Amino acid sequence: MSTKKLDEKTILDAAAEEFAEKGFSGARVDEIARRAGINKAMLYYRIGDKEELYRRVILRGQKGMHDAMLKAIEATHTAPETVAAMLAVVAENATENRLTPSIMLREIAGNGKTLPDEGLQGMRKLMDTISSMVTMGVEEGSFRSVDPVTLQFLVTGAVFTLSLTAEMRRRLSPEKPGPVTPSEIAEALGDIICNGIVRR
Amino acid sequence: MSTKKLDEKTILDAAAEEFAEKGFSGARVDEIARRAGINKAMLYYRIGDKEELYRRVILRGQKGMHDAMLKAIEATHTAPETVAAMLAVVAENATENRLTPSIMLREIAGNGKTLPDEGLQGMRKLMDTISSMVTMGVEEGSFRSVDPVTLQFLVTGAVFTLSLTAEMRRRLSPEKPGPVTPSEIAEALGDIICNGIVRR
DNA sequence: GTCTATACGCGGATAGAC
DNA sequence: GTCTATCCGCGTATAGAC
Repeated sequence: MSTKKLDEKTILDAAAEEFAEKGFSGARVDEIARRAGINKAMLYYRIGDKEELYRRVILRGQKGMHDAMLKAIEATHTAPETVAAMLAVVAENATENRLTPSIMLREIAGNGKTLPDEGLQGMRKLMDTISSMVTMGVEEGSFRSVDPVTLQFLVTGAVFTLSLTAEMRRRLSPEKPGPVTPSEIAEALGDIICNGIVRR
Repeated sequence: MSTKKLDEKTILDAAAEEFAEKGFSGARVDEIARRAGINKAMLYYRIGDKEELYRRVILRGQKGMHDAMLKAIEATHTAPETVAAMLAVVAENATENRLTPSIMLREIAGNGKTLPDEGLQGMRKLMDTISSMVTMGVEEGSFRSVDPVTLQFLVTGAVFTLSLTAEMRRRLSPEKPGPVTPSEIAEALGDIICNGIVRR
């Protein structure tokens, strides 16, 4: 077994950090090389240009999140359980690897203009998985007949923004930062999404 | 009355579009000048450099959204009415002027690193207004005692992502795009946020 | 006040030595 | 395979004519 794999992971990790922090056009190839501890020429030799770097990083991140979601969902039986599991795994994933939510928010902000085709597919796959869960819940009778698309954006929009702002919120208002850890985020959201805010 | 105001508005409108589409580092000053129908030197003469352009655009956008929110809230009496009004006005505003939600999502993605101080203040003000509405609802007894921060991200995360993806969704799946117009978005979200998804 | 022409640095990409 | 040195275009910013 060669060391190639390990090096590639190091490079992609460095690139992921830089892209997550600065976005595609803001990210600097020099800086990615520096973070990875190699020189720029080597980076081009191993992976390719900036676009290819971005593409690889996105695909890896999306696959990671999707796989984690599928695995978590497999272990559940009822739709509410599935919702909880999905919230938990997405929050977990978004917290430990900022890249995928960061990319998705940026691409949403920019109308998907800079997203490579495969990245768009990946986004659809994530969203379809969420949609299908809603549909299942409606069919099994545990959910009201809500619009899957609305719910899917409610879930991703909230989880992503809460996860990504956790540090910022802790810094800006230490007294009442709101949910910070993945489990706090998942629990707080799960409650509101399932039961709503209106007292009954 | 001079024509200065009109020209400045034209420039800021052009800049807002460009920043919304490409983000700060992706935006091109040349392109902003082209869109505004003036040459670059004139743009620097009238407004200033790229950062100043960005700052002005952000402040104007945040003020517009905040003013609209306050105005809509004034006309309401109960907390649920206020939630509905706020969803409506934010969705309306986010649809006709992509910049503010776009900026906020990008800054969330990048941990607020490129946001000028006044822009951060503006974000807090928007969020505080939402928070106070929740607190009011809890105190008046119409809402369950939910966490204001969670709700505030649930609202903004969902409204922003739904508004910004409206066109994308219509393009990608014309059969079931989900809520597209501001009123569709506000209504769909209002229902889920108030009542939850669990059948009872 | 308005515009053309240009300076200048930054950053992506690669040639070529080893 | 690895690294240094360098190219070159692009984009911000401004000098200077009118």
